[in-house]
Amino acid sequence: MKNFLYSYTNLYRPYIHHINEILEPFDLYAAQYKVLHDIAYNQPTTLVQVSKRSFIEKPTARKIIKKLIERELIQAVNSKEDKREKFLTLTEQGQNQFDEIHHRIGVFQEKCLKAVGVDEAELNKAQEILENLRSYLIEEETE
Amino acid sequence: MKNFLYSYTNLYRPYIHHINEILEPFDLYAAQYKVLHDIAYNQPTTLVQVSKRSFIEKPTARKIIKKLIERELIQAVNSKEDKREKFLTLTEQGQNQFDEIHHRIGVFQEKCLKAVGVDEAELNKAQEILENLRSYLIEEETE
DNA sequence: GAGTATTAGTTAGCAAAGCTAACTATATTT
DNA sequence: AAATATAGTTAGCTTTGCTAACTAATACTC
Repeated sequence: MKNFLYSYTNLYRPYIHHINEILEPFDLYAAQYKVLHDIAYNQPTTLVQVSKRSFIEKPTARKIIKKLIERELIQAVNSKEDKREKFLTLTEQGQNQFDEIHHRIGVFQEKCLKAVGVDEAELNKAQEILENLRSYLIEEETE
Repeated sequence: MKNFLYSYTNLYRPYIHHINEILEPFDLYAAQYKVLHDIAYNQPTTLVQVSKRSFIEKPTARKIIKKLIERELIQAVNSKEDKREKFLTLTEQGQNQFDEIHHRIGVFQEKCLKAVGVDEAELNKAQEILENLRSYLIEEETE
């Protein structure tokens, strides 16, 4: 009972494997879905904002965003105030696909948590730890 | 307070970012360290075993193992009983480097957990949830 | 014991996801 | 007006991942 972060990383690959199975019929990868999720919950938003929230560099964000635009899941419209910016939003198709995937992942999560038989309060506490760790690591970064 | 797996993935990139900073002076990447860690705790072991535990495919495992051998952090010796197998162990240098990195990551973890101010019992419980989730996802796979 | 199936490791080839460095074009600050 | 900062882009690279298909050795089956 010592290495929390080891247990944390050790879950990652099996988890991603299952997520990719869910995403496969939608022809999406985990990182692409992550960005789609970010835009869905923060629209209208911009490339730089996505990049910061997702903790990926701008060129990486761009590649993924470009692919999502090609797939017509999101769209980019030029800002009027600041001509450098482009606002990203989900297309109707993008919103529908996102809703469907989001639902399936929700079902998957429920199945997992039920199988593992985790107590509601403990789960919330665990989630809180993960969120606090993220906040700490992010503020560390911008110091 | 609902989406546990979202909070889980949302921590991943900031976490990896910090880990890569720790690994940089050792000229290692996160995935390489993960495999080194796996071998350190399971030596002597084989490529296929690493592949299964790490939940990566054999060619991926091979690439990483190859690099670790080139760096002289691990070594491979042919098995006597089963001529197909090669047993992987850490070299002396590999063990030293691993110990040093492992220690630094331990310090980093302590710093994070202290900053976040998490209760010992709650942390253990959270870790248990992560471990149980992994077990569940893995047995799901081999059904 | 011959023939078949499985397993360990390898190779080739591909794509996604990440990075840094350096650029353009706007905004902002001094 | 000039200097600085910011949004987005481009080029080019590496790592990490995959599948398909192979060889050689072992294990299974009849």
